[in-house]
Formats: sequence, C-alpha cells, structure tokens
Amino acid sequence: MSTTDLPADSFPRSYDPHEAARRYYPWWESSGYFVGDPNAPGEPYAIVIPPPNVTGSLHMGHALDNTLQDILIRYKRMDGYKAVWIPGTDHAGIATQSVVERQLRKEGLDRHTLGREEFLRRVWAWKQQSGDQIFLQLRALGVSCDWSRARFTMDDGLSRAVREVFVKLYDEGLIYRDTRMVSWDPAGRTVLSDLEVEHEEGFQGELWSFAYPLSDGSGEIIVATTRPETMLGDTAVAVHPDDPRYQAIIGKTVYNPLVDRHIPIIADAILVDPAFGTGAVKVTPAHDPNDYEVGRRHNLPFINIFDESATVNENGGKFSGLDRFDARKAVKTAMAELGFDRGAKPHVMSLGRSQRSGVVVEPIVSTQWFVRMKPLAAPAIAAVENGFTRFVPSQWENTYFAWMRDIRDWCISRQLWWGHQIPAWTCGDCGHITVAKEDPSACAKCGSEKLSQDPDVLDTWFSSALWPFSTMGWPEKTDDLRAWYPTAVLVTGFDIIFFWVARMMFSGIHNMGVPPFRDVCIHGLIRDANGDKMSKTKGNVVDPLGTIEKYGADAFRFTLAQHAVQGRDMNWDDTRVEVSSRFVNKIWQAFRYMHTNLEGYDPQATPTLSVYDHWILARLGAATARVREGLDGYRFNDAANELHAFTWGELCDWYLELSKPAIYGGGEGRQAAQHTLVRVFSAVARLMHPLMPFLSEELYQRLPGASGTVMLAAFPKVTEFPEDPTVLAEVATLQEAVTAQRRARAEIGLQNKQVLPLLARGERAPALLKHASALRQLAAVERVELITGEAPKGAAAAAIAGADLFTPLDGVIDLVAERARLDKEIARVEKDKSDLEKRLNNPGFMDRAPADVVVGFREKLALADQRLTQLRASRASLA
RNA sequence: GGGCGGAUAGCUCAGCCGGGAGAGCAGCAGUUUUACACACUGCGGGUCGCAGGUUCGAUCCCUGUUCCGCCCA
Repeated sequence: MSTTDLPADSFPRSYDPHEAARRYYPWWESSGYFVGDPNAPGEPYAIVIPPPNVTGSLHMGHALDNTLQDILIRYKRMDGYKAVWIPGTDHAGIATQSVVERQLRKEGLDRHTLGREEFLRRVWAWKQQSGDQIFLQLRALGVSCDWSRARFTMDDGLSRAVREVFVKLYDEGLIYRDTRMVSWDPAGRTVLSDLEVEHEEGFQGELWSFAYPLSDGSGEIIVATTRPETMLGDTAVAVHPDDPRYQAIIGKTVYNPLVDRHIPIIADAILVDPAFGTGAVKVTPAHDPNDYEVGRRHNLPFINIFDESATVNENGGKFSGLDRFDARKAVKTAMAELGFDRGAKPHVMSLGRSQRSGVVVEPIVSTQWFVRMKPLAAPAIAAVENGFTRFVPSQWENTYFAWMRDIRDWCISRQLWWGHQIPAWTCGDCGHITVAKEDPSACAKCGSEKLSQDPDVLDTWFSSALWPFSTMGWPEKTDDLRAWYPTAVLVTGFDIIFFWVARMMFSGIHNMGVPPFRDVCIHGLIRDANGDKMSKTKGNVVDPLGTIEKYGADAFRFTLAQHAVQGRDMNWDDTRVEVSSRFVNKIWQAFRYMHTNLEGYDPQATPTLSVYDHWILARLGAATARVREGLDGYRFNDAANELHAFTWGELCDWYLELSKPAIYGGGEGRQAAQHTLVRVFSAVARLMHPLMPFLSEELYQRLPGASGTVMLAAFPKVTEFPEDPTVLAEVATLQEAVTAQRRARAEIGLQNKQVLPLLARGERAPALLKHASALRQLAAVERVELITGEAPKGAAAAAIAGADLFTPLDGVIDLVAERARLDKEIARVEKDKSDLEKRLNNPGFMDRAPADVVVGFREKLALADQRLTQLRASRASLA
C-alpha cells in the first residue's frame, strides 16, 4: 500500500485502533521497516528478545517485556541508530515434552512405546503446528521485531553453537561427568538443577518417631523422620560421639525389620545435634543430602529404593511397586503392627518442589554432566563490578553478585528426549567417552566403532545462555555479530536473573570475550488488581489479547509504560487501560481540531508567530527533553506521564484554546497558528510513536504533506525548539490571571455566559492588555481595562504576582458571596505569611541555609505581603 | 538464619541532589463553550507505617521497630 490510500477527507469522529493495526502493521512489515541492516550507518543498537516457549502463548509478562523493548527499539531506530531487535523462541525441554506426552497418553500411548525417533517427530509436528503462534500474538502488540532474523534454539545454527560450546568447555575441563546427589523430578522423570527446585516454606508436615530394636535384643533406639519410607534405604543410625546416652552402643547394630537388615550405630559429630529429638538419627545415604555425606565419611552402603517415578523398587522388599507416598503410609502401618511406632507430632518444614511439575523433588544419587562454575563466574562478576555491564535499577547487581559469588556447579543433563542431545559417545569396547562437534564414527581412544551416544539432552538454559550470539550466527563470523555484539540492552524480569541473565553473562564472556550486553533493564512482575500473582489455578489471569481487543494496542501499551516504574511490580486492572483509551481519544480529537482548521494553510508561508505559538514550541522543547530523559534512563513511566502532561495539560488545555481566536480570526495569525499546530502535532506524533505506534502512524499520515512512515521519521530533538524565557514568563502571567479569574468566578457562582470586564493594575497589568482575546476565550473577560489608585468599589478581587485584578460586580450579584470568598482567601494568605515569617525569623535558618534558598523564601514573603495588602483593601471596599 | 523491596490522599501510585507534599482515578459543585460529555471549569481531601537521631530545616540521610511481599540458605 502507499500512504495515500487514506480516503481524501478522512478524519472520522473517533479512532479505530483495530483498523489502524490492520492497515499499518502489514505495511510496515512488508516494507522491511523492521529489518536491521548491519552495514547501515549510525551507532549500533541491538536487543535480543527473551525467547518465549515455542509452544507458549502470550501472557501479561510477555506483553510488558516486549512493549518495553519495542519502545526502546522504535525510539532508537527513529533517532538514527543502526537498530535491530532479534526475536525467537525457546524449545522449553520439559514443558514441551510434557505437553506432547500428555497428548500421547490420551491416545493410550507413551513415548517409550513410540520410540525416540517417532516421539521427536511428534514433538516437531506439535512445534510446527503451535510454534509461531506467539509470533502472531506479539504482532498484535505492534512490536517491531526483525522477523527475518527470528531464531529457535533448536535451529541447525543454534544447535551447532551448542555443540561448539559444549566441546570447548569439555576440552577445557569445565564440563565434567560425576556421580553425586541431585534433585530428581519423579513426574518429569529427569534430574533438575538446583535453580529448578523451588523451596516451599512452612509446609505442615509430620515428624514420626519409631524404634529400631538393637540386634542383640538389649534395647531399642528411637529415631524420627519426616519421610518414613526412606527407612527402606537406611544403612545406619548415627549418634553424637560425645553423647553419654549412647556411648555404650556405638558400634553395635540395630535391626530393620521391614527389609530384614542389620545396620550399624555410628558416631558422627557433623550430622548429629544431640539436643534435637532423641539425639539419634537414621541415615539414608542414597536419599538425603546430609546422609549422603555421612555415607561417604563412614563408607556406608548406598541403597537406592526408588525407580525413576519414585515408586519403590526391588530394594524395598515387600513394599516394592508402591508409590513413595503410599509406601510412607505402608511403612508406618507395618511398624505400628510390629510395635515400633513411637508416635508422631506436627512439624513445620520446608519442601523442595519441581519448578516445572510442582511435585516434591526426590534427592537421589546419579551420574550427570556438570559445568564447573567458579572459573566462569569470576569474569562475569568482574564485568559488572567494572561497569561494563550495568543493571538498571542497580540494586539487582547485589542479587547477581550474591548468587555468582556463591555459585555451585550447574547440572546440565536432563533425562528427556526433546532438546540438544549431549554430544558424548561411550565406547562399547574400552568405555572411553568421546566428545565431539561432529558425530564420531570411531572411539577417539581405541578406534572401536561400537559407539553409543549419551541419551540425555542438555538443560534448555544451556542453549538459552548462548542466545545473544547464537542468534547472530556464531560460530560463523557474521556481519551481524560484528555490528551488534555486544547488544545494547537486555530487558527482562528479575525472576530469570539467575536462570538466564547470569548464564548469558559468563557464556558471552567465555565464548565472545565480551559480555553480551551493556545494560540489563530489570522490570517487575504484573500481578492482579489485588497484588496477587496471576496464575491459572487462581483464575486471575488477564489475557493481553483480550485487553487489546477491547481497548486497542495503543492504550494497552501506554498503560504498561505508564506503570512500568523501575524494578517494581505492578498491580494490573483493566480499568486503567480504559483511562488510557480516553487519552488516546483526547489526542485524536486534538488532531481533529488541527485537521479541520487547515483551510488556507500554506506550507510555504512564513508567518510571524504569536507569543502563544512561541510558547507552545518552547514547552514542546521541554517536553521533548523530558521524554528523552525518561526513555534514556529506562524510566518508562516518566516518559509516558510527560507525554500525557504535555499533550493534555499544555497543548489541549492551553494552546488549542489560545489558538482559537487566531484560527477563527483569519489572516496572518491564522496562518501562524496553522503552522504551529502542524509543527507541534508532527512532533507529538513522533514523540508518542514508541509508546503508541498505531495511533501515531494514523495521525502522522494525516499531517499535511505527510510522506513515508512515522517509524522512520526523526525523533524530535530538544534543539529544534528554542527556549524562550520571556515568552514563558508572559504566558505564565496570563495563565495565572486566567486561573485566578476562573476560580473567583466559580466561587462566586457566575455563569460562563456572563461576560464581565476585567480591571487590572500593577506592574504586570499592561502585559495583560495584549492578551484580551485570550482572556475572553479562557475566562469570559469582556475587555481589559488598566486602572490606578484605589481598588474599585463593589468588585471581586484576585491578586496574582505583580498585578491586582478586579471584576465589577455591582448589580450583577449579591456581594455577600464575594465577601465570604475574600475572607477565606485572606485567611489563607495570612497563614502562608506567618509560616514564612516564622522560618525567616529563625536565626539558625538565616545563618546556615544557602543564600538562594533564603532569597527564594524572602521573595515568597514579599509576594504574600503584597497580596495580603491588596486583598484587605478589596475587602474594605466591599464592606 | 542472610539479603532485597514496599508502606505517601478513599483507590492505584509518582516524588531525582534534604528546602512550603504531587498525578490519575474516585468524590463534591457547576457547564450541552463551534476538537473532545471518552469532555470542560472549580473545590475538598495527607501525623508521608511507628519511635529515636543528625540538621537551621527530614517523605528524603542514619539507627531501631512493626506489618506486607520476594530472593537465597
């Protein structure tokens, strides 16, 4: 389409955001406006999207995150930067695999009957079908991602990057394989990293006590546990070596009747707190992190009692085949029947749950792949310490440091099929492990061809960690990398600082030599109107697409920006979007005013501008500065509020009204007002574009002489609009006079149509003379008349800086109302005056306060004094 | 146990370097004024969580404390 496709005389009475979106988004996209060019001129400015799950759908968190990124990229693109915003999706190993497994279950199948190859075919089919759905949803937001650069973590190129990094780290000794205690998700049937375990505090559990009989029949020892089923894997009972109660039995054995096993009583000063409970502790080395250490110290057997779904295995004897929670009950019952139950009491404990499946995590001993973190973390810490990368707001740096400094090795293998299969092959003959970028045909050690690849895949975050450079084509040396790495800013929520930001930091530094971004802009979470976290189970989720459908993307985005206060969560309420949509309408109506008054407008003319024209241009300059400051400092709410304050509070409330006498009066004044209106509205359209892309384009296209797109128009510069202190002061006086008049009139209860003369005296009074038509327009002033000497009798009075204003009321209304009003006003100023005097009479203040502050208060006092005198005189004239 | 954030008008929240407390919404009163009733005009409303301290001066800085939320162990 071309921009001239708009109907000729088209300025509908209201704005239709959906029509604008339908009209402009496809145009922008097909015109290639979103596409970054690494060889273009200008400073580079790149953002990589935090990739959503490939099969996910847009939620409020995405909406906020991507709106903020789009605001930044649109701003920088307009401002002459070589900008690019690279979108993409994440394969989300566990989440995606479980979705497909659920589908299979409905068909009565599971992945094992299907086989790995067929299963993966099914996942890819699902990805194909629902993949990219989120890209369409993002488009509804109006985001200007470079879709031609969209990437997926399982793309060939990105998979190559994963292998490249894995092999490099392995060769450097930073990736290793080890057997240790890890967290197991019995629902996902995979190991998890520490970060994927969420600790639930204050869980109401139960501490159950039971007796182990001594094998020699000389007594019993009582122990307690919150997990009775682990008794099946107990291989010792531990007491404190100094505990006098147990000195005699250390070294003896007790009998575990459930699995028919005699286990030793050992002494361990680290594990056992003699003051807690009975001072004796059961030890299950294969299923508890602390017991694991005890098992190592004392060379105890490690008996694994669970299969991969945490069902009791053959080591559990007659309990085998029971789910862990059923086994718990069965163990208690069995022990009670044997007479060993020693009671239970409530116990508040903390519980580890899988972040993904939500089920309680089971500690197990297993052989997994790990990344050695200490050496990688050190330079990532330094990069933030020395300021190369900056967190905004900076308090998040402490969070980052704390985690990085206390970092533990990262378990990266997962027992899934969907993901990057680990590039490690075990030799069937010599057992050697070959790690290679390309699939090897023979063992690197013995040359045997009996190789089998490790069946596990990598943690999804392993590939996400490479995102800032893998999306740009690494390990190839591409133009994109040269132009845009490191990226300018990463915009994301604080919830993934550890998962993602930290890991990108060390991956970027280790593989690229440079951290992946200059700024990390951290925003808060969106909660519901009551401040509760949105969740499907609570049913308080707001669907951003529904909100867009209702109010349009412009109002939605504006609301997000307005509430995006640095680093703070926001409570969401759709009614706020309704408020924003009124702002959208206000802007639309203001443009309509300009548009319907363009007759006779001559773009070539050079009319002399009025004081109001100069005034609004100067105010626009100030607004431009503040919008820029807001955007530059990631203070999106400041930018949004400034835009609102200027367009509504200054442009609409004052300038449009001030322009009316000129517009309707014709001549050069009309021409000047038209020029100013066009200039100001052009700037406003561009200023608001990053926040409200569709509205701004719709308006920009309706500016006289519009060509091209607002997307690529220059963002207004402060220097375009000269400061003009004289004009600002003059109009400030006018505004003061108007406000004072309106207030007086409203308080007396004058009708708007009652036009009355204004008598003025004082040094600033003559300045009002030339604003007579403005005063008539804004404050129903019939004419302005200068007076000197005494205050006129029977007049309403108001005092502004440098002038006294009077409105003759004789015969218009009863003067009682005006007397009351003046008394109130006098009281107000008297209070003001005495407060100021108190302050200025304080010797400490006079001695210590800076001179300019003292002067400021003196001026205020003088003003109050003058105003009081005037008001008292006026009051006397009404007596 | 360690750390971080929050508490300001009825509601949701701004408030930068310490210098007379702000916005929007809601409320009240008025206005069919030729861009807009999705609007205009005016008004009312606050012990800045609490207690100390520093300072001529504290919403702001320091100490303690209460409540709410989050992160880590």
